Amino acid sequence: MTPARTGRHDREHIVSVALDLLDRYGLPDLTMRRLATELDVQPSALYWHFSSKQDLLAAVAERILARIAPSLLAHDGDDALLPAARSVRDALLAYRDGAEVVMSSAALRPSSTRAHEVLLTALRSAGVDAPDLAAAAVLQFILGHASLVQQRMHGESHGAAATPGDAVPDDSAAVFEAGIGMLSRGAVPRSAARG
Amino acid sequence: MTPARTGRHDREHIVSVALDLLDRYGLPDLTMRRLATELDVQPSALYWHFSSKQDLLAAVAERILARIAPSLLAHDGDDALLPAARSVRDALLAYRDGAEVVMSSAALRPSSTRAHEVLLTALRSAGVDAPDLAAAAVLQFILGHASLVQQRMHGESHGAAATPGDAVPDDSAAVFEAGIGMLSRGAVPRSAARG
DNA sequence: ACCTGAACACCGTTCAAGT
DNA sequence: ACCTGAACACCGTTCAAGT
Repeated sequence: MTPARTGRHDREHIVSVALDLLDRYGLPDLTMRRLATELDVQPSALYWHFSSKQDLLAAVAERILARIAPSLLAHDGDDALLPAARSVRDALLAYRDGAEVVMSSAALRPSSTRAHEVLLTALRSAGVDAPDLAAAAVLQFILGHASLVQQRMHGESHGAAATPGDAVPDDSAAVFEAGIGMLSRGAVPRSAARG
Repeated sequence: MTPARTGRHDREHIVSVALDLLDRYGLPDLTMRRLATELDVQPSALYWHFSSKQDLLAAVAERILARIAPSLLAHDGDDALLPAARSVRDALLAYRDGAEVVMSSAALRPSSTRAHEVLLTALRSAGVDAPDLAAAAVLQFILGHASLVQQRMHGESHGAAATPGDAVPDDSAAVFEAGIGMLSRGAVPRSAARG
């Protein structure tokens, strides 16, 4: 099985190669032409499988979010949010420029649904009021956080260190914990919502 | 004054035209070549004023953030964060794709300093513990929020409405208020930090 | 059904040369 | 100091035509 060298490329396989290219070279270098070259195919061949680059990137985004731990329902109670939030963040950070890819196709919805759901479930089990609004807010924080973390990596790689020798201390993990902590504690409990 | 048709273009003027182009056509259509055409100049001329497109976009980002109300110190006390956060959000949303531009050059720091400062001041005056971490977290939420709001606009403009007739209800303002509310309430007061 | 070949209308950037 | 002209090495996308 797995025909090694035939010209067979379905969407799944193309997305895998795209994800590998993304992780190795970054989003700016994930071009349809490079992807085609990697697949030993003409660029135009990709347009039989995907209607556009946007379409391809949406599929890549979906795959990135597939890493989210499917069920964190084990955790029940007040601190259910933190592991769910970490799971989403880790998925975004697992591949280079992952957050940017997800964000750029997040408007088209279905991709980000997975992330929203796990956060929603956690917030519901914590018994917060208006969990839909809260989940959306938490997701926006995580996306903003992960995007900035990965953008900072760009600056460091080909970046001129402004003050050589003293790199900016990486407090990103602390900022993440602080943010999720604030959001978690600040969520209004259902009992306090109307009473 | 203001020599109308001479070839004089300083950085300030170029940034103004770039910002106008951004707002009218969006980030993907803000190209060095279009900008040069708008300035009645060859594309290569831009590289005398800016070392790269990244450099140009950093200057555009700085201008976008210059809209932030310079001093919101009037508000003192517990609810100082909300007006500061709104001011940052409004600056990001004032121009098309503003959040994405700021985010893409946020790693290079100085641009985002302005936003960080106004949030930091608000959090300090509210007497929260570890205001630096908290300000960073709030800024990341606002950037994620604004980016998604503007990304959603792309989808709507040239987007096929999945279920025609029932557009997604715009609850973005409610999500923003919910997020800032959670972050604000969840911030640990200085008195409670160690005692 | 799946891909090639060739074209169209673009990009960012560099660099010698002009004034 | 500030800009032109020309080139280099690329892009995403379309579409007739092949198999």
